[in-house]
Formats: sequence, structure tokens, C-alpha cells
Amino acid sequence: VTVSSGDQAVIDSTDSLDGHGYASVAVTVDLVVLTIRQGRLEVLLIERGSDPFKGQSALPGGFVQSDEDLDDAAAHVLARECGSTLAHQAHFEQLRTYGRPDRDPRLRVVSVAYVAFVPDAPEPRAGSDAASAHFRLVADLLAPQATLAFDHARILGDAVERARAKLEYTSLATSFVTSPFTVADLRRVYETVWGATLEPNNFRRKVQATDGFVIETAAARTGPGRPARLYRPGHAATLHPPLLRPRAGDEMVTDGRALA
Amino acid sequence: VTVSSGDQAVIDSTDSLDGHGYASVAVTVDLVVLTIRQGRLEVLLIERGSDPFKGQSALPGGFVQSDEDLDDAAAHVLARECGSTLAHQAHFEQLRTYGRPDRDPRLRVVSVAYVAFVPDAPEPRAGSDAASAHFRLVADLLAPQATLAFDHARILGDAVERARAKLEYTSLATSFVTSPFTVADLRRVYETVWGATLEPNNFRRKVQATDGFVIETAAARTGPGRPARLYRPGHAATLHPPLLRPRAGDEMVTDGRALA
DNA sequence: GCAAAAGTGTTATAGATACACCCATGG
DNA sequence: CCATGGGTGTATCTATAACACTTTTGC
Repeated sequence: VTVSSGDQAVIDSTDSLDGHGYASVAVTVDLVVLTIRQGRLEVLLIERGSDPFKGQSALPGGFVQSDEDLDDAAAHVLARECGSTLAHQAHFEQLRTYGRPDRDPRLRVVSVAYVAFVPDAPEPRAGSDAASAHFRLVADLLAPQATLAFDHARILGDAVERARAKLEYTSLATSFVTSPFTVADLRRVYETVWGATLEPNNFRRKVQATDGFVIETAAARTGPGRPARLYRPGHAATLHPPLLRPRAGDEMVTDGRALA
Repeated sequence: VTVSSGDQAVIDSTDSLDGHGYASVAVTVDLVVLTIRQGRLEVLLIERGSDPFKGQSALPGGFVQSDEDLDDAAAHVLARECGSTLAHQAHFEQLRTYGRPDRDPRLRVVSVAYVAFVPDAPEPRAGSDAASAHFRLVADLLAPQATLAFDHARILGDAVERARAKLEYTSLATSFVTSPFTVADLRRVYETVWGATLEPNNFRRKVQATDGFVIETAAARTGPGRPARLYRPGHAATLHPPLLRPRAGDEMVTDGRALA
């Protein structure tokens, strides 16, 4: 198991494996755990306790064991950082794999990134043994001067874009709220992730017209105004027709509550 | 560099790396090279010359070297199988990473899959040193009884779905045709990949209304009927508004020319 | 001229947008 | 009874689907 750094960069996988060496590469999973707290998009970060990037913030992650599926590895990290109860409600999916040779100064690390969407987390972290897991504002971290360890800023950017895109054509938004929710709750998810304001009426119509997005319940939630009807997630995974986000030229909320 | 198959499946990446072992994992890239030949969607396959899966068809791929970016590894495989001239015209992008522990019976292999879209390939392969690279009909390979080595059938399925989806909201279709092309050429790309028939008139209107999709040239191509105006790819990467594919219940071409 | 394929026009329907308006609750 | 937020109605605009029709070539 040694590195053969010869001229030919790619070894034909059809050849006998034993004849050639293959690169010794560590494979990790990194998680972008997104949540919405008080109308703001936040991401779970840990503070690195050792070099490299000691003291800087980083995405939680871990090495993949040799008998472990990638999805399982991601699930384990999620459970470790968020607690198993929250981890079970969360929806997570593979994002992309990052493998630049210099992304970890220690050794060659290929990282399979995952995105997880959790409803408003009760507390920053539940049963974590990591010293310092905490949610941070995504808007601050996407700013140009913000720094994250490794290439985690890029991973975070890709994850946010994935979330924005998937709100359009999937029922992902229901993963950001706890189960009895109002249409306004759902709308605020879209507004927070997209950084845009939506017409409440038209949003309701689209949600109700989209088959299987939400299921009406008998209950209602009381508040400052007229009680709001409560819903639970529907069975549809994809939305027909899609809920397209406002495109260029539309007003963007530019105060502290919006993303960059 | 030894495997520690202990109880804890995930090692905290914040801990010192040297204290823990990390899994010895081989990382490969596998390529799904899609093209359209004679109105049919085809994929580049190689025939495996050695066990496992000896004699079966597989996606071309190769091991990632320790000093090599994943994208570079994919580009090298593409150049090796298609020749560097065709590889330069092609658009390729990362698809997804597959890492089930049992996907390769020899050792733990995590494969980063890529999709490449090449215009109607002049010949099955150009400067390949692999013994038997050839294009095969995707429709045949997606059939239930079709067999591909490893989990390559699943990778192929994901790649085709990616292609279908990206036609909707990106200018990907122009990667399937050579540069002076007609609107009808572009329409046949959509019809082939989607397995649907589209109204020529409405398709033209959408293509021309979508800013930056195609650029009109002065030339025209003569043929069986009225000469068709020729276009070249525009500068837009994404389409506004998107070209949505017909949804459930629409007619699907069910003869041999269409996909499953 | 005729077949074939490119390109134009027109209408009906569906979805999106914007905004006026009504409803139900807490204070 | 009024402020607040939930919910409804409706006119306008735009995108899409369907299809009839005209144009320009090869034979």
C-alpha cells in the first residue's frame, strides 16, 4: 500500500490491482448541519483543538472506517454532534466530494461532504462529546473576511446553494420545521434560506395547490392575530409545480437577517 | 496505515490524527461518458479483462494518485478513453461518490463518479490503450436484466437522471452537439435524453426566448426540406426560464429509440 | 409540383403577481 | 373596538400547449 507517484497519473482500473500500487488516501465525511433559529440560517461548527487550523472553526466530521458506508459515517457524525434524537428527525444527503491534494496539510484527505437539515435545534448540541459545538450565523461565515478551517468555507457555500435550490422543487422545507407547523412557518423557511420576502397569499396558494406538500390537521395555533391552521408534512418528495425563487432584480432583504 | 475496526465507527477529526489509525481506502474515479449517436443515448464502457467481474462491462475509471486533484483524475481518464481532442470539447462534472464497503470484493474502494457529455463521438474511441472501449445503448443497460460490473448500473442510472435534470435548467444540451447546430439538433438532444417528443415550434420559441442559450449565425444547413439556420452555443450557463420536461402522464416514445 | 422540414401566427389554458378585502383572536 | 396576523377573492400578466398555416429547399 504505497504511493506510486510516477508519470502516469491514472492507473487503469481494469488492470490487476496487485500489480500497481494505489494511492493511500484518507477518506472523511464532513457535515454541514443547517438549521433556522429565530429566523436566521445557522450552521453547526466545532472549534478545532489541535493543529492544523487550531482554534479556528470547522465543520464537524470524521474518518470513514473500512467497514462503514459513507452514509452511515455521516449519520454517526450527525448523532455525535446533535444527539441521536435530533439526528433521527433530520434529513441528510450527500453534497459533493472535495479532494484537492493540498486541502489538508497533513496528508491526502478526500472528504465526502453531507448536508443535513434539522428543525430549530432545541439547544446548540445535545449529547456531544466534542468540546465546542455551536451554531453560527451562515451570513457571517459567507462574508469574504470570514475564515473557516480547510476548504470548509467553500463546502458551506455549496451546501447553502444546494439548500436554496432544493427548496424550489422538493418538500425539503418541512425538514426545517417541527411537525405541527403553519403555512407562515413554512414561508419563513423559504424567506430565510432564500433571503427574499414572499407574498403570504400567493405562497399559501402554491403550497396548498402542490399535491402532497402539506397535510391539513384539525388543530390551530393561537397567537397575536387570527389562529393559524396547523399542518404536517405530506408524502410528496418533489413539488409539482415547483416553487421557483425570485430571480435577479427582485428585492433582497439587506439587513442583518439576510444572507450575503 | 492500518484499519482499526473498533466499536466506535467514526473518529473525531479534531483529535490528533497520529493517535488514531485511519481507514486505508482506495479512491477511484469512474466516468459516465454520455453521447448521442444516431438519435440514441449511449455510454462508453470497457470490457473487464481480469477478475472481479472479468468479461463484464464496466465504466472506465482509474485510481486517484496522491498528488492529483479529483477533477484532474477524471480528466485523465476521459483523455485516455476518448482521446484528448474529444476530451477538451466535453463538459464533465462530479456526479456523486459511492462508497459501500462491499462494492469492490477486493478491498475498500470509494469511487467518485463523474459524468461527461460529449458531442456525437466520431469513432468509439480514439487514442485509447484500453483493449475494448465501446459505446453501448443506455436503454439496454438500464433494463432490469442488464448487468454491469460493481455498482455501475446504479451509477449509470444516477448519471442519466442528472443529465435529464440538467437539461431543464442549464445549457448542457449544447455539449451534446458540435458547434454549428440547428434548433432541431438541439431538440433531438432533449427528445433523446428525456425519451419524449416535443413540439418543434414551442421548443424553438423557448430556446430563442431564453437569453444567451444559443447565438444565431449567418449560415444555414441544407437538407431534405427548407434550410435550417445554424447556431452556436451562447454564454449562459443556466436557463431563465427553465425548459421543463413533460411530467407524468405525457406520452413517452416506447419504441427502441427511447429509454426505459 | 410535391414531399419534407423549417419557421410563423393564433388561441386557450394554466400559473404567477399584485393588491384589495374579510376573518378571528388578544388586548 | 382596534391592532395584528391569518386567510380569501380577483384582475392582470406571462408562460405554455396545441395546432393551423406559410416558407424554402430537394427531387
